[in-house]
Amino acid sequence: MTHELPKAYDFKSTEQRIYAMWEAGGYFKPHNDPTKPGFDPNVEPFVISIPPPNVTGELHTGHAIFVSLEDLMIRYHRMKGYATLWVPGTDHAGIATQLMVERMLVREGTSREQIGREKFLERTWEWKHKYAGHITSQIRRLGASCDWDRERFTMDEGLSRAVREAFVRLYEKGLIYRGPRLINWSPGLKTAVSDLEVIYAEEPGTLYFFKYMLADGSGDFIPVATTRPETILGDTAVAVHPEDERYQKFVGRMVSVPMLGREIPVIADEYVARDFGTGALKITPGHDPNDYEIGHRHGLAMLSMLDKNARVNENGGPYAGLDRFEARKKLWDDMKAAGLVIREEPYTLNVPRSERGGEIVEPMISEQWFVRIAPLAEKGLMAVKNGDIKIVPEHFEKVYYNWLENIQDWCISRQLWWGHRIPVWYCADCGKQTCAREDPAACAHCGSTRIEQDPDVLDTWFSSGLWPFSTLGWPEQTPDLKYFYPTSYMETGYDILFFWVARMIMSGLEFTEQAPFHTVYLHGLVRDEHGQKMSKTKGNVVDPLTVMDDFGTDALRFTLLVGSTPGKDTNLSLKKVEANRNFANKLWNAGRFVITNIGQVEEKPAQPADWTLADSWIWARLQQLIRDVERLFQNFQYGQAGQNIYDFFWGDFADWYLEIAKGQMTEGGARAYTTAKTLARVLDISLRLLHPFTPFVTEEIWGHLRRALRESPLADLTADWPEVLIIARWPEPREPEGWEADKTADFTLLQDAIRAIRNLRAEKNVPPAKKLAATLSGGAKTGLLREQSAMIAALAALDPAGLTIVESLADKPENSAALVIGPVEIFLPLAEMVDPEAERARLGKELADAESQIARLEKLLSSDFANKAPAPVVAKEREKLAIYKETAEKINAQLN
RNA sequence: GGGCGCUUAGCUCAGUUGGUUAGAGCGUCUCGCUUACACCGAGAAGGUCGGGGGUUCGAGUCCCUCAGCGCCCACCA
Repeated sequence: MTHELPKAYDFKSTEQRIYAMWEAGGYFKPHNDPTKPGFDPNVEPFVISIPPPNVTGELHTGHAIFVSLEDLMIRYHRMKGYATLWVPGTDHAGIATQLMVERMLVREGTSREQIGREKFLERTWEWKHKYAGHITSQIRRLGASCDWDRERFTMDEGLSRAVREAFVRLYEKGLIYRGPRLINWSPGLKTAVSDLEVIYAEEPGTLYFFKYMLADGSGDFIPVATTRPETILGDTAVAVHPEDERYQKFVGRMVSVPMLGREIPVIADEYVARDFGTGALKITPGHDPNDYEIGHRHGLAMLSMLDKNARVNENGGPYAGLDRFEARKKLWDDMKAAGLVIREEPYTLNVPRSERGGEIVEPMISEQWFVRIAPLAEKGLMAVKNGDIKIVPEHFEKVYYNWLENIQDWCISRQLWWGHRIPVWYCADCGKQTCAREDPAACAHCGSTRIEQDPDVLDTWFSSGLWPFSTLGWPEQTPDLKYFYPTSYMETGYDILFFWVARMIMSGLEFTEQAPFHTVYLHGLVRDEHGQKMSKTKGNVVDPLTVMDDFGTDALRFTLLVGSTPGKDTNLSLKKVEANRNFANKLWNAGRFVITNIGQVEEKPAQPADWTLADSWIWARLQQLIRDVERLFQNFQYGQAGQNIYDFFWGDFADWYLEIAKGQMTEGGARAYTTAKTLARVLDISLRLLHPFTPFVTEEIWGHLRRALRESPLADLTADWPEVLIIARWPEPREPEGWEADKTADFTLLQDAIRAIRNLRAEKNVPPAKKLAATLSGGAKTGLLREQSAMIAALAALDPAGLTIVESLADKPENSAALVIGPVEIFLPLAEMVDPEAERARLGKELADAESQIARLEKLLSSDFANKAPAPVVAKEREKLAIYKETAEKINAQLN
């Protein structure tokens, strides 16, 4: 019986069903599992840790691309027989999640402060439980073949223990310290943020010039420029360049802080640029990173003039209580009135803003926890330099080096509530710190029970940095950790190379003494179809869920995977997705065709038919494809591999072989049997190759194919097939065999001939339904033409009965249009349509083309090329020359 | 200021050990409902591969240089 399949591929009814089938079948789990009986430690594992999405996040194109890529890597290795594990999970995303819950509270008319820490955390956990399944179900929809039984969350019990362990170890090694330092303070979020979380943006602003009056009442002054006048309130010096003649006389004298009257020294420091501004620099060590350095060099006071809300504090005298921007205006106005202002100039500033909150970040001195990063960075640097870790594409290695070579200590404390609390307790009696793996009951130093835990939590990236091993059970030496760690690839976006990848490498080396993965694959950003960054304000955001609704998951995945290169941004256009939806449909219909034909095979013949030229050709092409795909996969060129498969399937298999197979099937018997077998085998392998790209449609067709074969005389073809494609064996490449080149060359010649006939027909407007008679003169290829005459006739719409094939012609047929393809001459009797003059002109043009090619090749072959180029390259050119010569000769004969 | 990337057909992009007539999808034009598919088929038009120089028998591909665009890092008040 034949299977009745719908005319168009219906992804809607397929995807969910297939995914459920995979998951229920346990195919996402490693086939060799250290937690199960029968485990074989010698089977090689392949492991990816998912970049954990924010637990309450919403699917965006960034997720879509990483899931597509990682699922491709995972499916490929699974089919290759590795014990393949993709560990899923989510990140608690400290600031992002806390902000969302705070917003919810505001809507409820309350606030984080009002309900208190304990209640707030309760509410946040509730929120987490409510939304956590949301993002993971969206990830599933993309086809992600993760082992969901191993799903982890950065704040679950095990991972929290890992965080605690990591902190304590660093603390005990003296690699963690606490102290007042100049950090980036986000007044909106009321927390410190790391350097990486600050974004600089060019914005129009003002450069303010004013007078720093000498304190001696002489009326003399130093002109100074600043972009942030309010920080005058925190000035503790004025600096000039030591060799600046204008100001040397002031060095060592005192000047008076405007409106406050505080006296501060004039110092000399080479940091000051003589040619910028006035050449004199006000020094605010409490609110500027460079001034902080200078302050340290000169032993200046570190004065803070802002509080946590970025309001002026008691050090601001009359300005205390004002917001920083109000203070700026008021102070400047007052200075103007006092005659201290020189002028204002428009000036483009680089404004530091909080990546999350968006408000202007203030450098402030604050007590924070830091990781002494230098020793960790050194190891991280080495791991890539010595090749333990390879970064793809390679040029990101330089970026990585540059960052690690200039890295600053990492501020890991955040003044948030949602996160891993810092495991340090302060003693009210002896004042010392207790850092412990388990919550202590008493001070480790004096035994006092009057201890209190540090209120801060850790930077989210601290826990993410442990992800590849914490998710496998570390610090416990679990079977998973022993077998699956280190992981294999780390696939993620280049935008988090520093945030995440570098920190995972450093943490992995520090805590497990191994690189956490051997390969880092970085993908680019997904942009809109014109290469613009997607943003809500621009309104060009593409929602992957909508795209999947409209075109199917496979179409989205294929689009993201094909036509992109490692590390390069990808433009996502719906046109492309649509085209790939069409490709899925092409697969579907080719599959239908094959399945229908399998159904027409009545019995297994005693003697199978020999392969036709087309059979040989498609098989040779397929083998070449397998080789190419393997090579491209090894080089991480997934996009090119996908393109090659697409071209093969559509261009070779569907457009040519399927059309030829129609004819072969009608011959019935052994011919039909062999043809159906070839159709099935090529389809099978194509689906296997394509499965990592478009898992749903391939699985669905493959299932139908397998069933159809099993119910047919071709059942033995499926003898070693598993029940589902997802675990079918990956096609292994083999060396090309001798016959492949010859068969391919013959077939290509026929393709050229058929195309030439079609072309001429189109030019002359011959209706497709009109079957033309033709005379073919084949020379050395006469045998080939005779053998393939039925195929040629079918594909070129010739009349098989009117087809004459000869080795050579004494006279050119009358009233015919002539085509010459190397040794083959084709005459089409288009009497009424042929204008002899136009025909001569057309042939003349073709002759000229051939002759110019001959001239080009003869020149080439008589140059140094013939001596210096490799023999096969030269041979190829000689062959071309021979064909052109033959063509030219034939055309000449016809023109005379 | 330092570093990196990009510039190929009207649009969006492939093109990785340099091989000699540069590819795809979309768009455009002409035909066609040929028993898998109109989410299709056949055919066509369209590019001096940003400019200049160099290496080489040979350069879209390697080197230098210029221009434009983009990104990252640093942050001269």
